Amino acid sequence: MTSALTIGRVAKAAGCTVQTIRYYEQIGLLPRPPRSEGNQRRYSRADGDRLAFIRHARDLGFPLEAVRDLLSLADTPDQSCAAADAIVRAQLQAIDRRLARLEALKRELERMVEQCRGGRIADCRVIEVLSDHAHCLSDDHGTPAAPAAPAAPAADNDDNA
Amino acid sequence: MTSALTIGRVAKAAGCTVQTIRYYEQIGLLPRPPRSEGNQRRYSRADGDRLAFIRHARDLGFPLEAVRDLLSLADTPDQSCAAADAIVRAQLQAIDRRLARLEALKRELERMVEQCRGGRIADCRVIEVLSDHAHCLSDDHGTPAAPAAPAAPAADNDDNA
DNA sequence: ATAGGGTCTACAGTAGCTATAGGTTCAAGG
DNA sequence: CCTTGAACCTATAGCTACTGTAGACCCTAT
Repeated sequence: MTSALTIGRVAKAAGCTVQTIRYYEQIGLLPRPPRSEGNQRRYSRADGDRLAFIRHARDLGFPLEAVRDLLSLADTPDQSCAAADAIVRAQLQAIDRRLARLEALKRELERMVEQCRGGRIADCRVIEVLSDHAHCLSDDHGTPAAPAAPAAPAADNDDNA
Repeated sequence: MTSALTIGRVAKAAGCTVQTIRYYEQIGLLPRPPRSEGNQRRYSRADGDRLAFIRHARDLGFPLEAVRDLLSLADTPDQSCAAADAIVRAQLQAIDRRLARLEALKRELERMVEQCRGGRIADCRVIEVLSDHAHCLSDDHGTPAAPAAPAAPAADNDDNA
């Protein structure tokens, strides 16, 4: 008697689109549900819960691969939860790194707007600072490889978009 | 007598890869440079400066479209710099939004790891919290559309990866 | 002349969806 | 029973900003 939900209903309940659900099915995060006679997906309550779990983890910033791991942990309730704990700690560290970087960017940008007091582009500090990294307070935002500097691996700075 | 630089040299100077430079050329951020007899790109000092400008703006988190605008402003030095100022302020606001969201996520995740005191998955708060959004402190991280809630456009929450 | 490293084009892939085209199904109303 | 319109289906392309690959070619030094 598990009530059969349409994809639109579970999507609305989870706060995502139907395309997203089909996408999750495609990459194996959600199981392929049974279909109606006319080939439409019919979801159980448990499927909806699984989707809610995924969306919640995504909303907390977990990448899909981490969500996948968390799901498989949630599926084996007798195991130690150390692995789950580790995933959350890793996510926390990732967020800390991004926070630190964003804060550095913010300081730099604030300095830029403070220094700009209108006028022509030619006198504009904004453009000038962008033109020459030496104007910057810090190198916390990716430094253009200094001349004669040892090769740096240019680690994890993907805070854009 | 503008010395002609290879793509590898300007890449190293700007702290990016040669592919990135070719990509910028392809999308029109960098002009097509002259070629050697053997069809290899040869860059001027000015090209290198333009690339450095782009990289610096990117390092400060500006999206490529904003970089494009900033470049065209830098190319017209007699105009007012109000437009440049506006771009920077917009970027600052975007960063503030992302900071606020990341901080909310961080609080939530910290609470999760604090509550987890080992043991089995079945008792694990981490999994439990993920399973049920009601455990959360706040709704600052995207709330799964509450049942019978008015349609929310689900604005700008792209802080992942 | 040859060896090696750098460079060329073109294309596929990354994350995590979103959007579109062109068709089918479902449930309600007449 | 038939029609209408919303919801659904598959398949594919697009988004950001690159990165990685294959297979060929160039450039410089010895």
